[in-house]
Amino acid sequence: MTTTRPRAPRRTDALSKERLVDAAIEVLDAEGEGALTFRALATRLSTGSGAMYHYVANKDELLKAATDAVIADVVNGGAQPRDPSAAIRGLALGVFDAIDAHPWVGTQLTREPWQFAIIQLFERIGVQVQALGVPAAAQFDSASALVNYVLGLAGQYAAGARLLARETDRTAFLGLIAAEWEKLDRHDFPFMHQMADGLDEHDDRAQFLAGIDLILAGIESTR
Amino acid sequence: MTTTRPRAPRRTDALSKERLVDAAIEVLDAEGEGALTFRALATRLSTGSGAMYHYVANKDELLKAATDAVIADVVNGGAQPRDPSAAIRGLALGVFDAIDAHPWVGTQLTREPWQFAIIQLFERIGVQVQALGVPAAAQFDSASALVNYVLGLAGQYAAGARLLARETDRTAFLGLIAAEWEKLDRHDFPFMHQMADGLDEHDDRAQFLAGIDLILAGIESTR
DNA sequence: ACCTGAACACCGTTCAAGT
DNA sequence: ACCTGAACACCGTTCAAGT
Repeated sequence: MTTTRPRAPRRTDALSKERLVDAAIEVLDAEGEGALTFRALATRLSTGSGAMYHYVANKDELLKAATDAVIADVVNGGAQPRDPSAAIRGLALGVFDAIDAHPWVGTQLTREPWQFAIIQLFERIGVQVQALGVPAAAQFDSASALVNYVLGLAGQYAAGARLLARETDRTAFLGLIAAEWEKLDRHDFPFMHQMADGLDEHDDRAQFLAGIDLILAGIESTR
Repeated sequence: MTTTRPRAPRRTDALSKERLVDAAIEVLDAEGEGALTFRALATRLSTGSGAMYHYVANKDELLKAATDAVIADVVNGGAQPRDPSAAIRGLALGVFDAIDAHPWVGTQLTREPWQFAIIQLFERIGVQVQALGVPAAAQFDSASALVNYVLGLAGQYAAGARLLARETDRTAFLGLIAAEWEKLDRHDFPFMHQMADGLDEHDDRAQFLAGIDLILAGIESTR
């Protein structure tokens, strides 16, 4: 026997792709990637789960749009320093901080090559590489090295952020990591053992920037 | 009414974690990440879908074990050149080629920070960074820069490989990418427009190596 | 045109029942 | 102890039926 429930009353404010993306970002930030389902979004927006398909083709498109929005803010917002090296550092840190605030962005950036978010970042970094005076033949490789380093570290950082409970602090997390490295066989993993010692005063953001500076130094040295 | 089917006869050869991992790698390589389900694996191994849980806690553990196995081959196999720079290039290319052969590894490496596969790679690169004569205080940052660059580009490359049909060649794919860059607004994306021109003779592997050399040059310059 | 929500075709995971 | 496979609690996506 099927009990017929009365239909929910229809909302008055219209849906739109932008409203969907905003709601998706809120869910992703507040409850993580696992919590973003079309059913959850439908409840939040007081609509049916099928309604979203009028505005996005599927979940992937929704996630891509959300990622584009976050990266567009990074790339367009904030001061653009005159010095190209400073501008590159600023862009890189902008992405790092965005992923710190929205760890799911780190996941998305590695899901599809040459998605719009990455093109936006590549463009801005490329222009600064040109301003640095890098010869034309080396510009693509230089920009690629910077972008891919950013994506790599941002991805790892995001993966860490996803593991952490919202309020667990990073210091405790580093302690756990160091303890694991100590447990590795000393003979097979001498380097990790040595690095475990200093890990308590490790700063992800500073290390991220150190890598950028290393690549910038490499770019300068071959100029 | 429920029709009772006779039970399937029991297999004679025992299951094991290793057999599960081997079968998982075969499915992932041949049919992609979407095809790896416990049901598919059960059929392939002529067992019930619940049997696997005697050997792995869940799907995540299975994927991690598969990734560890592939990276262990890279890190332990192959000649280890005496020259540290050459050894680092060799390790990096090993990861690149492994991801070319097993694109799903690229996905897995970005899913959890400090997973064993990454520790294995970090250790080998770290030892070579020490052999390079990098001062102790800079060793962690230098190895981190190299590893994260590898993960970043490998991740992008893997994402591309996943998009491509098995037999579609990369040249055609690059043509599609170039066409998309041409369509971008010339005023907003001057760099991408310029890069689109040379994209037809682009070599992912060569660009990957160019980035490694850039970071190595940066490391040398600050020594 | 836009929305609703049941229905469909999947998943990962659990667990009672078999051997 | 190990295995089997139905059952459970989910998903993304579709689509007939409503307004």
